[in-house]
Amino acid sequence: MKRSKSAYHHGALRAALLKTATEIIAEQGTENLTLRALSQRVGVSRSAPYRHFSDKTALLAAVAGEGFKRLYHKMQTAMIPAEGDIPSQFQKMGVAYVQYAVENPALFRMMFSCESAIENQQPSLDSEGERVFDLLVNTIKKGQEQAQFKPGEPLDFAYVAWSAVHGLATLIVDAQIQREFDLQALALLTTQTVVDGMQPRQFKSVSAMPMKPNGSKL
Amino acid sequence: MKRSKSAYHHGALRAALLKTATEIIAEQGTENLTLRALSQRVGVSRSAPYRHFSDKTALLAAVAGEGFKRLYHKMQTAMIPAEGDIPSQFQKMGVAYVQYAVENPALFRMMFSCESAIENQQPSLDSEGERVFDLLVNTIKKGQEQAQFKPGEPLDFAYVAWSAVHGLATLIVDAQIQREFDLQALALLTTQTVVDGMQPRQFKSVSAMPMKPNGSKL
DNA sequence: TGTACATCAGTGAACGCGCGTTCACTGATGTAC
DNA sequence: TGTACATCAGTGAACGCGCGTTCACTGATGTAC
Repeated sequence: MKRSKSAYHHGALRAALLKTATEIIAEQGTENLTLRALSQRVGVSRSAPYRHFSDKTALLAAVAGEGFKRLYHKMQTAMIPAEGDIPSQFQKMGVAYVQYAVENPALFRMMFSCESAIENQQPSLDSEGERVFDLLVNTIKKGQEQAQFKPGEPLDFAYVAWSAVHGLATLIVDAQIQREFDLQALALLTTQTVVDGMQPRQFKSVSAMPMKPNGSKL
Repeated sequence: MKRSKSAYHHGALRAALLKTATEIIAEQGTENLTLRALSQRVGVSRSAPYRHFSDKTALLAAVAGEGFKRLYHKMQTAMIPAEGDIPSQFQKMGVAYVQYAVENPALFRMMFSCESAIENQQPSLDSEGERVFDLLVNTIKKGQEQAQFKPGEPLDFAYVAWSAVHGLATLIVDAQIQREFDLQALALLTTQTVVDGMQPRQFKSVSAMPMKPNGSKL
């Protein structure tokens, strides 16, 4: 931020590496991200990243951590302003989850494939992911207190709901569901179906949601 | 099968490569499968596989194709003997899907991460995967004809149901859901919730399924 | 305010490895006559 | 039944590449006095 020339000291190399790595992942996929290309794009020598990350895995873990933070923020932002009942807040969060995956497919894939290999050395990554999950659990608890969700272990229902949106996101990201499909409507139907399945009888919405195969993308 | 010594001609090298590749993937993950190690384990020279597969990608595609065939078979086997109504057949298929992933985690992951990169050169892979999906669609159609599922586009509901079981499978395989959890019960709750969400009001089961955190694995 | 020095964040050349793949070859098989 | 020959399925040595990482170094920064 200070000087621009004589940039022997970059000043914010760590942040620049994370940002550029995220870009390359978005453009070319995680499997095509190399430290060499990353360094070059940032305009720094091959070995400079090692001042900030012990190895490539550590860098990827940091990128994934950022990804979880942004996912959490997106979900919370989507939920908070939702006037109305808990179930519709719940649905908004789910749709936001799918949206995030659609907007950041390669990053989303990396965040979850990476973690198993990384979580040991980067326990903070775990907690970033857990914040997202806790959001689900707490919303379910609230819904149960207000009798808008049927009773049962909140943790279990949270896994069910997570499975539904995570599955949809994964299928889209892995090109099993074509992007020409009306993903917005599909995300709504998915979350609606789960919410229906979680509601006590008297609240259940009966009408099937109509969908058109073409239409707005997420 | 004929002679055992003087094995200059292996006789069934293609099949042996597929089988051993599947083993190595299960043991060490797809990212650690090398053609060299594969050849060595089969007891054949480095270049022998190129008599049967144009390159490594083609071999992986063939392995994935076998994986989809076995998945299809497992789901069909689980469904057919199910006495009772369509929804419970539907649920059995879903549980079988999750079970398959739990039993073949690395293969399952590869089958879906691989496909987007491969489907062009291996259109048969696509159709193997489609058979699984068609099984879902057809079961939903049958259920709707018997008024056990509510009306709506079967394709859409199939995506919803697929998302739920695929998500659960993926989360388990990526170690987001610990294997100590009662996966059997979780798979049942997940499929049950989706079925509930798809049923017209009068069929909906109301009681939440009780779960214990320890218990039978899948 | 000026100087000495420890510390920090970069450089750039090189190492070493593992991998997919190619190529000229050779041994076995099956078929025509 | 025996022989000639095309074809097929293997061999093994080597190529070439890209990558993560290391190491001795050097330029800049900030602090003690």
